[in-house]
Amino acid sequence: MAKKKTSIKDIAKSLGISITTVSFILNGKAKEKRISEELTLKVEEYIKEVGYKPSHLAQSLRLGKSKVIVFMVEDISNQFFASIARKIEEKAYKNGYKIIYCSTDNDPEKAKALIDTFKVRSVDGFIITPTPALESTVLELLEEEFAVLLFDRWIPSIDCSYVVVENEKSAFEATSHLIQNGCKNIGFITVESDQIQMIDRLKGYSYAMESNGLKKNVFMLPFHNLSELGASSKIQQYLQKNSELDGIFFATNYLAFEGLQALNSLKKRIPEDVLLVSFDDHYFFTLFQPNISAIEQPLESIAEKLMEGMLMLLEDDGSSKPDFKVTLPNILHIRESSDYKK
Amino acid sequence: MAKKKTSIKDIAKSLGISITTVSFILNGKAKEKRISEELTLKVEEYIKEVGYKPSHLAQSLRLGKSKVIVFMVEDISNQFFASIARKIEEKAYKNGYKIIYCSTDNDPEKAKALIDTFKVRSVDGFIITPTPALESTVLELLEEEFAVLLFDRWIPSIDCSYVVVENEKSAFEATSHLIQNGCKNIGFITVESDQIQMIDRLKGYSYAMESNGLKKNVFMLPFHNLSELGASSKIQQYLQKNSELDGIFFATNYLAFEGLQALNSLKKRIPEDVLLVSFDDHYFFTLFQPNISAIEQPLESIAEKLMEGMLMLLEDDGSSKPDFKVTLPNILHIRESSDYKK
DNA sequence: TATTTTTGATAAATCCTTTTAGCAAGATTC
DNA sequence: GAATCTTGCTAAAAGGATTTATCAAAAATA
Repeated sequence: MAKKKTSIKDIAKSLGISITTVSFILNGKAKEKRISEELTLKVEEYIKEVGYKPSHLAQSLRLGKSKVIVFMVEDISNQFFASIARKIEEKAYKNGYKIIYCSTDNDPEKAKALIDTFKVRSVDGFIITPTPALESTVLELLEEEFAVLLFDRWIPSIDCSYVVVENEKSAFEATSHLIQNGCKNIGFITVESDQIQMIDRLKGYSYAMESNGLKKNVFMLPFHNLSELGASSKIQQYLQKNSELDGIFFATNYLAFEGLQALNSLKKRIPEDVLLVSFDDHYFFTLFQPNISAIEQPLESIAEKLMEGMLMLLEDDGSSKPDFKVTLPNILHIRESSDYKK
Repeated sequence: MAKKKTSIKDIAKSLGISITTVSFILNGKAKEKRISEELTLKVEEYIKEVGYKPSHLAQSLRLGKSKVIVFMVEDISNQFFASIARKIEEKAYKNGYKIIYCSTDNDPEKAKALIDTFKVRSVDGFIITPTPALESTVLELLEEEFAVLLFDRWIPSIDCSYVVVENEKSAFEATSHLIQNGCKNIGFITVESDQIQMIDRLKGYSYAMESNGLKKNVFMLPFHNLSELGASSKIQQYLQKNSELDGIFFATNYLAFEGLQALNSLKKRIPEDVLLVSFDDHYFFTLFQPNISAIEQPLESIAEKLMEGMLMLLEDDGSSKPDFKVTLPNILHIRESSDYKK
């Protein structure tokens, strides 16, 4: 019953003036459009009185801009993505944008279907962690002049804005850290994935090992359903077969968690028996005894750059060729006591 | 340049027929509206050919339904809320709904401002973890006939649908578990908050203690900025002052994490020196050595009920008085070896 | 043959804005 | 006094759909 919203038409009728006038006043164009100050004040007062707010839907339809950004990630419940979600939210709202989220599970079909749905919704922009085989879909978006910003990983084959971190460099540093602390046999535990950030982490590890004349030892777990698969026991088997390992570099924090379980079962001591370092820092690494060294991705900077880039792309008038490519440095947290050497 | 989308008008013009006819066919009303099968097929084929999809914006404007649900929680980066977000997402999308999220930080002003913004956006429904002092705002929403579903906590003073868990009962059970295992001095560590779920947890603890003739010992931390505040050291001080404690019940998992740090600093052994249990289960509790007992909220059921309720409210035609009030049981995971007694 | 029914479609209103083009009255200019 | 400018405001189109009311032609009935 209170459901009927007042529209601009109601305002106009009540005051006995035209819709146009009300609209001009609402949009701050009273001066420019030569509406008398007297009338302007009267209308503004009335609007405040009845608490009128223009329908965003109608505005979007008319203006062709919905002020909605899609945040499409692999899994919104993942701590990393959820944290970014939280941080971009504030910045988006501050600029009048809303965020719709969705998770792809890294499934290209799902991602494509989602993107299709959103095109129809006339969203303005997409922040995407691309799944494999998404080149053509992203290209389509760009051709249709949506604002598109990739993050976490990018697509080398297409010219699209992105915000990523220095995966290779940080992996190199982390591996070097292990080497400097006396590790000779360092295992790299990762997942089978052709995601570029995982490839880069492997590259960084490989380069550090090769530069120091050490033999690489890479263990790859299948990408999907890690926990159901018993990743922990798989890692345990790997560690048993490779008992000479004195250092382990985990490519992601969830792998490290599984690895910690395995190490615990094997009664391996950290750092005495084996030195660890993990990509993706996590609160738990400082809670765990002993603390675990890790590479922290700069969440705040990532979020900041994401919104900065997105706003730039959104405000682009088509005259310039928008380009926003950012690679951010990570922070390596060394958590062994500083004088620890093997 | 590819930006111009085809509209229903374009379709009609291209085929030399009226918009109405196209619309009827699009909405599966061809039969009902006596459009010849021949024409129907022709139109359907053409639509597929040009890949036309109706504008959701225009539909929303016309129909007064946007198919958008707002998911307003305290903090979307919190693992609990992020997990729920992930689970309701699937169910929502399956039913043609999209989800916009936002975080209130439990700040009433922020929550009110957000709700105001969303009203304008003509969203259809709200899933809300209410902040304090939100009664009147929620009431307004109900009066304006939005679908509103509270969760995690509810507002006793107003008649609004909700999905919550059995906080008091589970807290009672967890405390009883500690008592049964020989604890005599059980501390309850919680935050200063008048959120009903926190009050209920305290009630459950209190009731268990009183029923067993034990003396209560409650420690309340300020609600805001727990980590900056050095919650861990505050808890440590509390534990030192109350060295007789042989059991601790943490009201939330983040309190437990801080508590674990404190216990570690004090070199307290678990479960030998002190037995623990925490509300809100977490992956870490099984990773941590020893495993920590905890009360698991049934995420899957919560999400399921949330969407079930939301869809019910959304499809409500106003004839019946919609009412969806669900209280779900939790699962207490005992993780001490089963024969452990103090 | 005249009338009624059925068939197959459509015109136009509506949802709520924004914005272009224009109009009447008063003020200036020559 | 006639022509031009300003001022203050508005009509109407557009944006893309849905839906009610209507209509002409063909078919059925009387």
